[in-house]
Amino acid sequence: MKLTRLSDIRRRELRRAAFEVLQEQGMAGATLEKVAAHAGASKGIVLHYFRNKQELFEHAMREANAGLGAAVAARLARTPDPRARISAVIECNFEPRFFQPSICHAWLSLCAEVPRDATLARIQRVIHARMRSNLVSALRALVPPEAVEGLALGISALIDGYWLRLGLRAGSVTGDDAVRQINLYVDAMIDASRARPVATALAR
Amino acid sequence: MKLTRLSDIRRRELRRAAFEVLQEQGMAGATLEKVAAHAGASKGIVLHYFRNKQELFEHAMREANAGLGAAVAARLARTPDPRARISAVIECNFEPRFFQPSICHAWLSLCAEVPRDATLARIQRVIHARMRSNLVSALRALVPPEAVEGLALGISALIDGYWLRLGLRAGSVTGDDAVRQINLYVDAMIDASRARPVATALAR
Amino acid sequence: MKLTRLSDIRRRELRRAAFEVLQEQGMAGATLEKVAAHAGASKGIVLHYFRNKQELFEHAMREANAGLGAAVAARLARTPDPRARISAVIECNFEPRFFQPSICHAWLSLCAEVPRDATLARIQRVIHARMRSNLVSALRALVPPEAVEGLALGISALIDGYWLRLGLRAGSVTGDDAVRQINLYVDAMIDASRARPVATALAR
Amino acid sequence: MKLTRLSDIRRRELRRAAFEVLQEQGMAGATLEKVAAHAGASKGIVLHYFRNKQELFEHAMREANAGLGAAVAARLARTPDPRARISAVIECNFEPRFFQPSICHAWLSLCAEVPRDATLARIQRVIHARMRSNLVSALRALVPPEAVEGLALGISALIDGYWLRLGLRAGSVTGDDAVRQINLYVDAMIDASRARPVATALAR
DNA sequence: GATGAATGAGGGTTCATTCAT
DNA sequence: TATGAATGAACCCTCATTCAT
Repeated sequence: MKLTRLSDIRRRELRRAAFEVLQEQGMAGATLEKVAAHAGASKGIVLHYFRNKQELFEHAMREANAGLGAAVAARLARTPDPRARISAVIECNFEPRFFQPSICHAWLSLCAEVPRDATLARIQRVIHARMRSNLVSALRALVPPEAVEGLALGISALIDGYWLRLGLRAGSVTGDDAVRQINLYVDAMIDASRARPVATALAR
Repeated sequence: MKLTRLSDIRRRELRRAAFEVLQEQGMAGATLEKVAAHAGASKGIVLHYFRNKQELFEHAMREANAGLGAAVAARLARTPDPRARISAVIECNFEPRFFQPSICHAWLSLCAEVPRDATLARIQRVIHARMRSNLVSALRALVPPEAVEGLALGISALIDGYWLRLGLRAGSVTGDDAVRQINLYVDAMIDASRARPVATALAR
Repeated sequence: MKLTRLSDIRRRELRRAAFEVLQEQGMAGATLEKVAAHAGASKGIVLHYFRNKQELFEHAMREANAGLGAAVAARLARTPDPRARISAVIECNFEPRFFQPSICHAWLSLCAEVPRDATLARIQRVIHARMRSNLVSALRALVPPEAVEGLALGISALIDGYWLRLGLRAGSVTGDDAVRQINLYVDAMIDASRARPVATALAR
Repeated sequence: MKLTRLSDIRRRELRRAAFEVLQEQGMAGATLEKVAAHAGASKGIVLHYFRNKQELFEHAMREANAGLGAAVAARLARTPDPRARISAVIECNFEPRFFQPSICHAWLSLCAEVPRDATLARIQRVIHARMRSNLVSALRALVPPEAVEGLALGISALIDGYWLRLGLRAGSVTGDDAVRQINLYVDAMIDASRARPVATALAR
């Protein structure tokens, strides 16, 4: 962690600037010049630190996700109870510092590039895998094995769905509403799996 | 409906070509030249029918959504039972002809433009409003009033979430899985609202 | 003059529309589409009547000048006195219906094309020749022979200079000021040529 | 004057290239590509130094006029006699290096843009103001106060008129003719104002 | 005669990227 | 390390012009 050489600082500044420009300008509007200006640097320096525009935004995506990932990890580290761990994951995703229209815009812009950027796709895959892993390990203690994967996917899809919603229209969802509704979903599914374990199993 | 003049045909061809190019090239890569070539026309004619690139893709979005909208409407027209209507809406969204990776790509690309394109935002709003309206009217007969809106939003967020998933990674979800999981969600929520009506009410 | 067939009417409408669009849009901005729209016609029809854009604006220049030419001719027809004929020419050029900023704009735009449009150059030459002829014939009776040409050129240059001025800045000159100043010039030159005939001759 | 950095040199080269291309191609024909080629540079670099085409030609106009302005200033600096100062202004405007058909063409093209380019209009206004100022200050010592402004405007209009003439037709005027005729005008007006001071006053 | 569909050339402008300093 | 000059490719868009109807 002592690796904060000058160059590392510069790189981080640029990653952040890239993500911030992305928030308000979209991928097409996020030119290297604007990113440089936003970081208070010259245009040339951006490509001194990143091989090309694509690489810059790949790093920006990692950077942007690192915060959320760290928050989840921190919460989980002090949350042993399975059900509470599910809530922890959900709540982190809707903390005010993450769940903001502009951030959702930027995230959407990056998602839209995924099909044509293998690295971006890989990053996205890692992010999803981590979330799945967190959810699955907790769900195993809460629902029958055959319901675990489906529910884990459902929860993360629902999280993404709310993020998309906020990205499409500021004010259309509040983080609290999202958290509450997703928790209701989780509880209902847990209850259902207990009340009708056979039905659930048959449904698959 | 007799308005299928030559010009209307051309416009539809171009809208579709635009959407198809969008599927594989993304918004930035979907140049007017490629769209024109894909429609077997010259570049000039595209802007003869659409004022600019933006307008073209706005119409492409409407076109792309019209099919899904019509499918939903047709199913609902012959489905009186409330619970079945919910299923109808869900199932339409995951019909094989709609729920395809490339279509999800294009949809994602358009979503990413929404924050910077007021018309696109309006179209998106209308689409969401229609879905909400369909869901809400059916849910009123199934869950307590105070749970209706939240559940309707949850269902559509979940639908969007699965679309996003497929857009991000082909093969990561099947339409059948999505339908099944969303229906489990609906059933669980209906059950929960019956089993613990007070709790649900207090939760709000 | 009975030649006003339908086609002649259309042609005149288009010439005038062309000149009017030229007034506010300049040569680059005066597209065939705008001219057509201004004349309440379709774009195609313009090139049905005029071989190409260039020809249209050549005719527009003729049309625009015809009014001034006719006004001068009419005044001269009833003005026998030489000095009065000079005044007549001057005054016509500054009649309120001709001496207007927008008309001067259009005239300037056409002048700017003269170096690259032989026909326009010829039209301009004819216009200047007619003015010279009118002035010279009157001046012969007022100043020594060797001063005639120079003064005629001076008068028309002065007229053009005031037109240019109005074209460059609306409100910078009034027609009355121009007429008065040019007449002072003419009078002063006539007086001078009488007072110092030799000096004038030597000056050449 | 030590500011001749590399960038300043480039900018000047481009301004000059722009003006030279303008001379033979007119505003519409003076494309950025031609300007770049004429300066031996790439098209991209032009817009690296000037925000857009309009700005380039605004600077070209300033550049083109700077020479004439400097020549006038230099002459005036060593010419105390009022009448001689008038002549100095006139003569500078018709020096062979300035009074050339191609230069008049370019000047005309720029004038034609003035109505639709506020900056160009401002530049033109400054140029005219400077000329007026030079003439007025000298004329105050030569003619009655009430004749000063009108005569100053007349002189500059006459200068512009001859420029226009040369722009419209190469060979139609010589600089010497123009200088002689304008000086005759000035002398005649001075004489007239002495001979008939009252008449002049009344004429206003 | 009249319309507007269709073309294709070309222009201005933007930008990622390279390179010399 | 850092700058910004320079390039060249592309893109959107405009328009004169042609043509089928």
